[in-house]
Amino acid sequence: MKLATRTRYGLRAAIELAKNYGNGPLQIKLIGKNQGISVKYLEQIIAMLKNGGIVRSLRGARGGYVLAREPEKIGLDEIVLALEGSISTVECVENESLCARAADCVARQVWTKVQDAMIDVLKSMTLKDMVDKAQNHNKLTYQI
Amino acid sequence: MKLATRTRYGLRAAIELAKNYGNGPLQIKLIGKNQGISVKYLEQIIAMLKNGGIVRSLRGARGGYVLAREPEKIGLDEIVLALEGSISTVECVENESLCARAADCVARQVWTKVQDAMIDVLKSMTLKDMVDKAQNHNKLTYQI
DNA sequence: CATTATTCCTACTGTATTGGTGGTATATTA
DNA sequence: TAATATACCACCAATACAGTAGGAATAATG
Repeated sequence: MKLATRTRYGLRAAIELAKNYGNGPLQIKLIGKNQGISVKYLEQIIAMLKNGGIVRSLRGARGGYVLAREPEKIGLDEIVLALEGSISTVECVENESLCARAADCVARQVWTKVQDAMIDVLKSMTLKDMVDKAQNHNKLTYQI
Repeated sequence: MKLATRTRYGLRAAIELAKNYGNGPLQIKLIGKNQGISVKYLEQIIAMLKNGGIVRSLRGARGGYVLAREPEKIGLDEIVLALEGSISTVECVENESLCARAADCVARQVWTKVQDAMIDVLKSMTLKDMVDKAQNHNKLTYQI
C-alpha cells in the first residue's frame, strides 16, 4: 500500500508551486533545495506532472515551472494520477476484461470500494486547500 | 497504489477458508487449484495469515488450514494488515518521529486522510460478508 | 553574438521487492 | 511404517524504485 517516494515528492513540489502561484516561474533547483529533494530526481518527477497537465514549463534563463491552472482547480486526485499512472488498487477494477469472472467477483468489489474511497478523499482536496492549510502554520510545513 | 499479488491471493484464500468454515481443514493444494494460484507461493502467503492470527494450521495427514475465528469476527482490515505488513500510505503517518515537521505537515495530513478512508472501508467488511455475497452468485465468484 | 540559466532527454546503476520454485524436515494419521 | 500434509529454508529471475550522470536544446541577458 505504500506510496512511491515520487508521489510524495511530487505532491510537495506541486504545493510549492501552488504557494508561488502568480509570482512567475519557480525553478526546480529552488524547489529541490527547499524540500531537500535531489534536483535531478525532481526533474523527472516534475516531468510527470507536466505530462499530466498539472504544470507548464518555461525554458531558458529565468525559466522554471508554473501551475497549469489555478490551485483551486487542481484536485489532488489529478496529482496522484499523474505520478502513479493510475489510482488503482488492482488492474481488474479498471479493466473488467482482464478476468472472466470480474463482473461478479466479490474480491474485486472489495478493492473497488477501497479504491473509490481513496479517490473520493483525494478529489475532495485541491492545491488551494493545501496552501491555505500551510499558511496557518506560516512556514514550509508540508515536508515529509 | 497497486496491491501486491500476495494481498489479492491472500484475500481469496481467506474467503475460501471462510466458505469452508465448520467443515474441517482445507488444504493449500485445493485452494491453489480452485483459485489458479501456485501452491508453493500460496504456502508463503498463508503462512503470513497464520502469523497474523487469521488462520490456524493442522499438520500431518488430513491436515490443512482453518480460520482461527468465526468469519464474522474477521475484518478485512486484519487480512490486509497481515499480508501487507501495515495498512499505511507513508511511514510518517504511523511514526511521527521520522520527520521533524510531521506534526504540522499538510502533505502528511493528506496521506493520513487517504489511509484512514481505506482502513474504514476494510474494517466495515468481514469474511462473513464476503461469503454471503458470493453465495448470491452461488459459485466461486471471487476470482481476480 | 557569447554567456548563462534553465528545461529536456536518455541512459545507467545499485538496491529492494515481487512472484515464484525446489528441497527437506517434521508432525499426524491410518 | 507408509502416506499425507504442513513447516521451514534457501534460492532465483524479473521488475520497479530511487537516484545519478551527461549532454543537448532553448531562451534571456549583457
